[in-house]
Amino acid sequence: MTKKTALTESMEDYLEAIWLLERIHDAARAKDIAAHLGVQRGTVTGALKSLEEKGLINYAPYSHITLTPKGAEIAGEINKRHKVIRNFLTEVLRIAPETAEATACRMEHVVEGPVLDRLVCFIDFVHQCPRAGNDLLSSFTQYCESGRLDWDQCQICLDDCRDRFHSQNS
Amino acid sequence: MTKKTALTESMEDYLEAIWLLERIHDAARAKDIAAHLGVQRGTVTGALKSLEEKGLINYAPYSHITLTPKGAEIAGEINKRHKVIRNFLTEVLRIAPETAEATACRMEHVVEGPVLDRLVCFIDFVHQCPRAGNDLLSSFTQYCESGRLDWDQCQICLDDCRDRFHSQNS
DNA sequence: TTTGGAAGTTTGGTATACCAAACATTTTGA
DNA sequence: TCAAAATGTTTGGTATACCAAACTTCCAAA
Repeated sequence: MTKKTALTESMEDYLEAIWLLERIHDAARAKDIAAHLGVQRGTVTGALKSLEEKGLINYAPYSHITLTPKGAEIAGEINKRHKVIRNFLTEVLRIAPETAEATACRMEHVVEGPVLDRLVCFIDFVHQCPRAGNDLLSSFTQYCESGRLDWDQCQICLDDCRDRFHSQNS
Repeated sequence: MTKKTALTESMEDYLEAIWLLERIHDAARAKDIAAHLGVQRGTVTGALKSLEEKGLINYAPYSHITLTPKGAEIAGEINKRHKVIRNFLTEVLRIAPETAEATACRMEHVVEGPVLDRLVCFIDFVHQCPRAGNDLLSSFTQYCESGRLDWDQCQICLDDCRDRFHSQNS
């Protein structure tokens, strides 16, 4: 089996950046990686050497930078984590896109395995369950703003929800 | 205003450990901090000096270790983040306690501000909204296990939910 | 074709965060 | 009370991750 030496958060960031840049051009460029991560060009060179030694990127000085299959697999997973977390933050918690994006960049290094799976499941469930859905999330948004539930509104909300379900299944 | 030099994750861990240990004994001990964080005793000494310089702990070589008011405030906030995240993971996502605890230890450094507030709000909402509640979360657990919604079950679930609400408010 | 600027690399330096092992102090029990 | 054990500190070393600035290579326009 392949070595399971966990990557540092920093190395995950480099991998993800290369993955994203590869999707725009054919190969990533050190300058763009530096710009994307907000570090100096020299710092990138060091990181690339390290990733190359780990067999995650194809790299030699002055060469094009591409991901190896192994690197692409890991980068894809990181990107998946990023997307799932961002979706949860925007779609469920209804956080502003920029805040969600910034938080996802940090959470993606920390949320994985069974917790990530549950998050995926939760997002799906909220979208599919007739007791949940967008109108429940709208109620949540209202609750956040007012700090309390409007009991009369709950009455309407519950009836709406049931009626919609019954008419869908008649 | 007080300096807002963000603490590193490592320093946050030390502060939190001292906070927890202070609650058990009157003061934290280097040995216990080391054990709690899984580092060598010598490493702790260095960290304590750093926290002392930042005015977050009362510390001199061989002295007792206590938090300053400023340190206690920050440590309390870190602990709050930890608890909120753990509660979300166990109560909403219904993750196993050990997994939730481990994940919370990592997420607490990353989830703060508006995102944390929303999480608090979401947990409250799920517990209070009559369309949500524990039985919705039980449905979620079932959904996770089976991978799909049982439409007949949804019928019952919706009716139960409405009936319970109406009888509560009659 | 050659040359100047862009891109990439190297070098020397900083800061954090850790360890192992030697050393110092404090505490405790005989 | 006074050593041994426990606890705390120091020292020297490693690894990561960054920067600034000098330097090298590459490429595209004159």
